[in-house]
Parts: sequence; structure tokens; C-alpha cells
Amino acid sequence: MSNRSYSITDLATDFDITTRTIRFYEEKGLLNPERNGQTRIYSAADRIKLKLILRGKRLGLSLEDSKDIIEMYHPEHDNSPQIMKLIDKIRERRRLIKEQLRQQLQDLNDMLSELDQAEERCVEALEDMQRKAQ
Amino acid sequence: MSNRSYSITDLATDFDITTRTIRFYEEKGLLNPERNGQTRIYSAADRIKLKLILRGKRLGLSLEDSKDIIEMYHPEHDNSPQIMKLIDKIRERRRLIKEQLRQQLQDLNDMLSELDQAEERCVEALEDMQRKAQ
DNA sequence: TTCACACCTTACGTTAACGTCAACGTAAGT
DNA sequence: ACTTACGTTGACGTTAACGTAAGGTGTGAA
Repeated sequence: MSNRSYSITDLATDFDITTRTIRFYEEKGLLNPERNGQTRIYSAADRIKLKLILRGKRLGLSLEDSKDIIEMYHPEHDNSPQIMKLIDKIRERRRLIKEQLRQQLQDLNDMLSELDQAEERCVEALEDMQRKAQ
Repeated sequence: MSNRSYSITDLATDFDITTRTIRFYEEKGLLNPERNGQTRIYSAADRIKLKLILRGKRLGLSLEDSKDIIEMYHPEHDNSPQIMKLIDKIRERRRLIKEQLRQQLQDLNDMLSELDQAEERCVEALEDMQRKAQ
């Protein structure tokens, strides 16, 4: 286990975000770093959480969603009903992600082929103009 | 060519959005429907534009981006420098989309496999508890 | 004619996700 | 002692993408 710790600017420069953003995530309950006095000290686990958040963002998830997902990695294994609820949440989330994956693949492929066609039309129009300009 | 036309509520119910949303897209310059008096009348082309916008949204594009993309399908083929600029924009956009595709696929697969692991850990924890409860 | 719709415009309200000061503390180097 | 660098807490500002009334128009059915 990596015991390394990070300052807030360490993480900010690592992930190319601002310190304000990191504090904002804490405000929203997605991060809870240790403190040395009032200075925040981030663990390797915090770093991973941040990574999860940013990945969620790239996928279009809200911070609330990412908060949910983070909690799936740090279950408070109090009792078995709790865990069973968590398992259900994980499965539901996986369902959502798979559906999203399908949809995005379709969308992106559609868009790519349409861009190809648009380019083709442009090239043809260009050739037409050059022929007439002779 | 389909000469069918649509009312604003037609489109709204078709795409499961509100009329406010459609008017908003017009405000932002993404749609320019015909008018009968003050009532908007949407053509098949308008319908397609709306489809493009919503697909863009699913992919995380902003309305500005979608506006750009829509204009790629309706080039004002004034002169060849214009068209060449458009072709460049199309190619750049395709580059962006391909990169996004790569990243999102990676993100989604990572997330799926991590959810699998999280579920596995949960199931194990559950089994542990049941064994001890006997 | 009066009612019910479907449409319109204008305009203020809302939410998420930060940005941007201001004002302050602290520790290290010169 | 002074500057520089990095950290802190408020707290108000901003942008995108709509939501939500409030009030007016036009048209067909009862």
C-alpha cells in the first residue's frame, strides 16, 4: 500500500484542475482528506477517489452520481441487508453503464459516418467549382 | 424528400422534450423553422437538426458544438476557400470525436471491471457474515 | 358565443459546477 | 523584518441549459 501523501496543489497539478475544484468536491462530500492543522493532506485513496470523479465527469455523470459510485468502493459493511442493497445498486449501475456504452457507440459511429458523407459532399462541391472556373 | 411538417408539440412528444427546449434551441440559433403567422412550422430538415442536437447532448457536446456540426451539413457553398475551411473543420471534428470515442470506451470498460470487483468483494463480505452467523 | 386548446412572447427563477476575489495564517529563504 | 509561496475560509459571481409562470392570440367545436 502506497503511504504517500499529497498536498492540494500536488493533486491539482497532477490532474490539471484547480484547488478550488478539489475543495468544492470536499464541500459536496466526495472527499474527506486528513488535516494537519487546517492544511489538507490527501492519501493515495483520496487520489483514487479524485480519479473516479474525473472519469465520471468525462462520462457525463453528475457529482452526485460519482459520490454514489465512490461509496460502492468503500462499503460500510455494517450488516448484510446493507450489503445486499449495495450489491443491487452496483448491478443497477452496471446496467446503466452498459446501456450508455451501447448508445454512445451507436451515436459516435453514426456521427462519424455522417461527417464522412459531409466531407465527401464538400469535396465534390469543390471539384465542381474548380471545373467551372477553368 | 419527405414534405411532412410538424408542430412544435409534435416534435416535443416525438423526442420527449418540452416545447420550451425547442424554442430555446431556436433562440440559440440552432433552429430556424418557417412560420405561419406566429406559429412555428417545422420541416423534415428541422427534425433532423433536432435529432443531431440531442445526439450531441448524449455525447456531452455543448449546444455551441452542435451548432457547429449542424452547419457542416448545410454549407453555404459560396466560394472554394469557404468550403476548404469547412472541410478542415469537419476533419478536426472527426479527430475530436475519435479521441473522445477512445477515451470513453476506456473509461466505460474500466468502470465496468471495477464495478465487477466491487460486487465480488461485497458478495464475499456477505458470505463471511453468514458463515459467522451460524 | 363561449369554451377549450394549442400556440405565442416576455421575463424572472433555478441548478450544477465551479471562478474569482478578499482577507487572513504560516513557514522558508534573504 | 520583509518578501514569496502556499495554505485557509467565506462569500458573491458566472455560465449553460433549461423551468416556470403570466398574460395574449387564433381557431375549431359545443
